[in-house]
Amino acid sequence: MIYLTQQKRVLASIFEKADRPLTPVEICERARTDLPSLGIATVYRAIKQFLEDGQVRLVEVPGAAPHYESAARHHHHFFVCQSCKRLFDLIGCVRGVKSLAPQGFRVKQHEIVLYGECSSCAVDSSKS
Amino acid sequence: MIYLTQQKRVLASIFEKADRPLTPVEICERARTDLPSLGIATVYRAIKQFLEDGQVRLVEVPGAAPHYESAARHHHHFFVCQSCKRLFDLIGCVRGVKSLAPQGFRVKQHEIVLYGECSSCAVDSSKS
DNA sequence: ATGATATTGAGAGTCAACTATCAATTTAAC
DNA sequence: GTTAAATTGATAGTTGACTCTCAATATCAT
Repeated sequence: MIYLTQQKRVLASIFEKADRPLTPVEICERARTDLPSLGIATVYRAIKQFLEDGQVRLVEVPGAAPHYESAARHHHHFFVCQSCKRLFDLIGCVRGVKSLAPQGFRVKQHEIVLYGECSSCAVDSSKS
Repeated sequence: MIYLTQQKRVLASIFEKADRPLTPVEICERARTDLPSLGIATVYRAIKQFLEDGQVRLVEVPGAAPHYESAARHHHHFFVCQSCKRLFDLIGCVRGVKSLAPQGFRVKQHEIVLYGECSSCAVDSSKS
């Protein structure tokens, strides 16, 4: 039997409200607004359950820690800000990616990641 | 003063000869053909120096351990075999990737990764 | 409300990738 | 060849991301 607890309710709402993929630590920080004593282990446990349910997905990009996002968000790729390390969504996708694979290779998924500075970090660095 | 040692010479030649990005452990194994007592710490130390020199670059792809390759190899992307975990080069690139970034974002690099089965694993899995 | 059981928070433990330490060895300027 | 300084190999330690343990607490069927 799986209990629906206060912490899972709060954590689920963090995922629903998030506008970008978050790390477990970011999720924990946000949830502590409502549940100040929330432990990181509980965040990981909830993420594990949400992943199994299929309501959350793992976002792994090179050069960044693992992030998680609501599975309700549609297929997209990411922008990694090399300055603040946050992830942002890219809108759209490019065609012809799968045709890059050599003969005989079976392509099942693909990932596109852009690296650089997000708009707010780009403004900050042009100031200094 | 930086000494040019036997181990650095051997490690540099591994990178030159490699036909794909390698993990530190793979590099160490290959180098032990010439230097059986080579320690993994020395491999990491050499990689660090080579990275600083700019003669080697880090290849980070989600779902695979960090790999390293000669910087002399030209810009390319990767195929990760989900079965044998090896990395393979993709030939060519797709255009229009940078235009996926939102307004105000500064794109400095990009990465494209395909996931699936390499030709030899695809053959093996169709047999069984 | 009660009680069986799932969950929680805190902290210890794990794991992989790497880094520091240090005595022994190698390098290279002389 | 000597010798000061860099490097090496072995191994212990660190780091980040996560998992386990366990006593205290919350949940929910009754």
